[in-house]
Amino acid sequence: MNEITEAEFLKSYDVTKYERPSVTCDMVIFTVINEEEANYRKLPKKVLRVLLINRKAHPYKGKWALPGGFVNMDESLDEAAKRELKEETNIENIYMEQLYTYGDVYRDPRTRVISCSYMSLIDSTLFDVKAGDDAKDAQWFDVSDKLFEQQKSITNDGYILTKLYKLILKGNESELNAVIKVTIIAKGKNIAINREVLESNGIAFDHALIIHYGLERLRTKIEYTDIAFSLMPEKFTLTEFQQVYEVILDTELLKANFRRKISEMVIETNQYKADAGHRPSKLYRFNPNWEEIER
Amino acid sequence: MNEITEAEFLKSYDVTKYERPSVTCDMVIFTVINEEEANYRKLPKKVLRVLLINRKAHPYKGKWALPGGFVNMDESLDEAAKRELKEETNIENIYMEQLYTYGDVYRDPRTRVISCSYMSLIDSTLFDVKAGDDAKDAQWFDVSDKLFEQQKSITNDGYILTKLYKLILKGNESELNAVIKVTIIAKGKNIAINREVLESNGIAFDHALIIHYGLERLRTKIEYTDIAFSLMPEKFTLTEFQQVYEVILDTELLKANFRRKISEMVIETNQYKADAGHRPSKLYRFNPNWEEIER
DNA sequence: ATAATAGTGTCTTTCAGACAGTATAGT
DNA sequence: ACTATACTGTCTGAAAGACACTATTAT
Repeated sequence: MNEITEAEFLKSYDVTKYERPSVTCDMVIFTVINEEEANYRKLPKKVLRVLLINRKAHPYKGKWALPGGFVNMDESLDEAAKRELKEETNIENIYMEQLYTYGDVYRDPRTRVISCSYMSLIDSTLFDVKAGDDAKDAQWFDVSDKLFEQQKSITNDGYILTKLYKLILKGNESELNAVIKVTIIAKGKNIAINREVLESNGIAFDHALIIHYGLERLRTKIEYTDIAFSLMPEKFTLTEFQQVYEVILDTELLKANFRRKISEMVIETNQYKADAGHRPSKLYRFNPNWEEIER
Repeated sequence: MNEITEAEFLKSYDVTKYERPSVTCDMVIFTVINEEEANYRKLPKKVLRVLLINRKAHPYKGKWALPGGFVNMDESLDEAAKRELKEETNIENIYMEQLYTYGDVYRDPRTRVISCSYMSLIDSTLFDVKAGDDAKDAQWFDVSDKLFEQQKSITNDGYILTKLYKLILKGNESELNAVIKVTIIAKGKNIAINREVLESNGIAFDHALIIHYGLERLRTKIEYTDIAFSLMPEKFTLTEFQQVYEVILDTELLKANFRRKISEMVIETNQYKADAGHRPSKLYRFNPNWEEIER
């Protein structure tokens, strides 16, 4: 047998032999921002927002999509995600993590497109969130995503659990929404999760699914990691920090318990936030010495 | 915020203009199997195994790689993963989940290859695990992956946490190993995780990294989900079930506490496992009515 | 004074960890 | 009788949840 060396093999390798899909990176960029508050004494409420781009061309012309684009041949997936983030927000060196890769055959009507999604968290004070507000193609949308129906049926060899979520995205002039169905099918040994968009109003592609998944990831990770700091400015009050948790988890937390839980993650400064019409609160900063639990 | 011009948009929509990467699916297939035990009275020990394929062609000829292959244009990523699993093990309808997508530019010497990895769990009694044992190209390897060095240094605006893991894969005649470096860099607001293979003996591509990540995912998910059942036969004793947890988590668990923890997940049968040289133990089966915690 | 938030103390409940004890087959 | 595993009861301490209480500013 005439063996060839690895070097020879690589030299003769024909890359054009197989048809290949396109690969894109889509970014779920979250921020938390203060809402306007009329009463000078009351603290402003916080809202979770996601950045969307209005599509200027077909397909889904006029619909809103996640920022993203094709992965170049000379950049890694992470680099492509970083580049997209920089292009859309002009921000670098920010928290970013890969979420999930979407690979359904017909998820893009143009051609076969596989999309690797990333989540990014940014502190809204870092740049003017209102910049892309009107008549522009980039806009921040208030995010709310709620479970509104849940059903579990026991089959003879397992169960079927169905969850319906309503995703609502509120922009300046438009309100987008989608219904997402999550099905968990346990059949004998086979446990499978399926996520699909049942209804999508104003949201391009399967991006409602990606936003939903990003929020799910954010909600679970905020409980046991320090990623929430990526949404905070350098110095912040503990109430502000708690509000960020509350808006993401969509619950009210008890102050004393919250403070006990995150006490090791923060360091007290000697500065205060005053002029608020009530007792000033101490400013804190991130404690880099905080130990994550070995998992 | 930097706006994207319409020209840029249109440019990116012309997909045929761009060179495209290849996309593969790589499967981390785990099983747990009994080791031989000489003493008729003692229970056999359990070991965690992963399926690897000996490469018959360049690149990495003769090295061991995860089963996998190119994604066809007419199949989704999930379908490709299912097909690969069926081709390698002849098993269908088994637990499978997407892990992570690897997209470094030079991770494959042939051409640009982006790999979407999946983890699959199978019950070893479902088929003859020893089938691919010798002189064949598919083989099961005992898995062990241990943290052997950990270092945390505080910088002026964050910290750097370095963890070194040793992955050891024991096959019939060969022992493969790799050193994996996980670096967590917190710099101001930017928290980034980097995983890289420092050393790889006998393992092709970056597959040591994928196995390591799969094991990490398995370890965290076994704690709060019911995926462990995918590794069990229809009926099993609670000690067998505990052994599966112990071999995956690489710790010893206290019997009374383990039973308390998983008590709601199982249903007692009226059968016993006897002839073991000691008191027979009751057989249990999976409780499909077990509620996962809403997260 | 009042409205509104800042911040602390402590009781209770829940859950994980540790350990001791009893039970029962097979040779 | 002995070995090895099967199975249960309960003490302890840590963490999560609930709630009451005091403190302090701007108007």
